[in-house]
Amino acid sequence: MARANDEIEAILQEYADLIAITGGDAFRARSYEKAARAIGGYHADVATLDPKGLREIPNVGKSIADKIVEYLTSGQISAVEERRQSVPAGVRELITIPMLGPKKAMVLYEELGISNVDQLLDAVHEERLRDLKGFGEKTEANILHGIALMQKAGTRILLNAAMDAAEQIVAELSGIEGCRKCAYAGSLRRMRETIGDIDILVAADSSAPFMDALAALPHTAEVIAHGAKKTSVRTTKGLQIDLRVLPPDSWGAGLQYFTGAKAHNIRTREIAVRQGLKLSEYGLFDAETGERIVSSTEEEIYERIGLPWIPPTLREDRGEIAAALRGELPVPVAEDDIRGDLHTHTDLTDGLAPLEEMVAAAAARGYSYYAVTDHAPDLAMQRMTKEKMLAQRDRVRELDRTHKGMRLLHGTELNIGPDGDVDWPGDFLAGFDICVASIHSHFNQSREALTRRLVRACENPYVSVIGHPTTRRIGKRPPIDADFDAVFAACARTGTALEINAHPERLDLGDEDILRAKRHGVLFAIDSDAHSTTHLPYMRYGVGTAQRGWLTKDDIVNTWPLAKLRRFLSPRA
DNA sequence: GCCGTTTTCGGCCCGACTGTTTTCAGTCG
Repeated sequence: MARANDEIEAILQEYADLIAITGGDAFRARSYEKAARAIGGYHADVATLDPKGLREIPNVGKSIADKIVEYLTSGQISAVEERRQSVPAGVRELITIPMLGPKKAMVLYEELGISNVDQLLDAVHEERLRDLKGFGEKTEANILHGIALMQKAGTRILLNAAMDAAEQIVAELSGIEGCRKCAYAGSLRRMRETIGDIDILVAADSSAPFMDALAALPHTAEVIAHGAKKTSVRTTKGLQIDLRVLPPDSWGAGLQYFTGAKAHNIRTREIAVRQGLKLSEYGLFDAETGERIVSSTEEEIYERIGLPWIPPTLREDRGEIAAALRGELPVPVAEDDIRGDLHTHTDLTDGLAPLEEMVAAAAARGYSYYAVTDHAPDLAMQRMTKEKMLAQRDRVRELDRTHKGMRLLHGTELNIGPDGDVDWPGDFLAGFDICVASIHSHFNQSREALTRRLVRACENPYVSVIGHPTTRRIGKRPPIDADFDAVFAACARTGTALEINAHPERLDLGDEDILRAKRHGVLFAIDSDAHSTTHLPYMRYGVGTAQRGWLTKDDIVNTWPLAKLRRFLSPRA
């Protein structure tokens, strides 16, 4: 079940946007933003809290606690409803365009009556923006670029949002009588970084109860198709969900067919055809007699056409079939292989939870080590100092060994400056157990400068991991334009690991870059970059991305035992 | 609207970049 926290976070964020757009007190808007973020990352479900409990959430006072109670009891907040009257929904959509904030959006609405992205596009093409105060030709070009970026992500949604929705539906349908099996398939099962629609499969003798249940789910806004074998709906958030109900003995064939990718399926069917067989979502058949040979499990189907079972995350027609035929299919890293998280934050910088809570949540995940890596001072907004860092280190040392079986590492996330320098000199860096170094600004340097910058960071003997290497944010910011082959070569040469940042909005490195980097012989670290206890489980998306990059546990330093990891982390001569 | 080893008012992360201006507003991280 999705937590009420997510809905409340969304509506408070909307309220903050509405305040900003209508020119309200900026600090008040920020208060709602901060509260929204704190609630989204809060460990407890707000629906279970009384008003007193609500006010224990950071940045939630009386006024916001009252609004949360109002929402939980009535499903809406009157103050938000009132503000919605004065700002069309499309104006709020405008501020999701990079480079367009609340002030410019309101000017566009008040001066030109623009209240959605299409109207904005028209106005840009008619060059009507450049006459507005504070706008110009460059602004028009930037807006076009921002819209293109948004539309490239299109209607696809982030992996975690799709996963939450799918798991909720699978749980609902699994509880219906007659359900023999239920699972999600499609690009979600392959852990693609964005998801266009969700494919749900059910094995049952009778389909009607499942079709009806899907159409009746609270988040279903529209039923696109409603049949005996397939039902498609669109949720209130615009996400399409396709449900297929299969005869139980076709389960394996259906799962294989609907997991794809398309190109992978075409190849498997070609192999079947060459053996006088026919493969469909109902089974593997003799092409001549039509007799069904196997159909109940994926393993049987792959085996019968001469292949080992291929993990879903590899089914992209990127050479997995040839590798399988040669017996060289990798055993992809699994979430169970991960022994610890090497990049996490606390409320000492921009995290939401105190050190103690983050550590306890990490221990509950069964990690055998856990690194705390708050931001260093060059990210000025975090106001870090040596003194604060050393005080945190003392606290980390005290907490070490208090959770059975888990050791703590004290680290930092350094900022890679425009020239490739990092926050502190070597003598201070030497005191950390681990240094992650990442780019956080100056994304538009030349390709040469960006490449040199990353290579210099790799060459710093104290830097063990390059964090979110391309700095992309899916649907929001493109990757930086560096010569990544040169960077990967530098990582391999210097023994610096590349991060696979597991945050669903980053997934950075992405699968294709991982494949390239691996050819250079690079090592990797899969990290949650958690800013809240609720982000620690994002690890699964990093693992999925690593699998898509064909990585095995040996490639990933945080699957290693602590002693081996420590040797890797120690400064290079 | 929230918060407090500076506590019931008066601050609120702070600096840089961009594109627009001709000294600055808006946006971002």
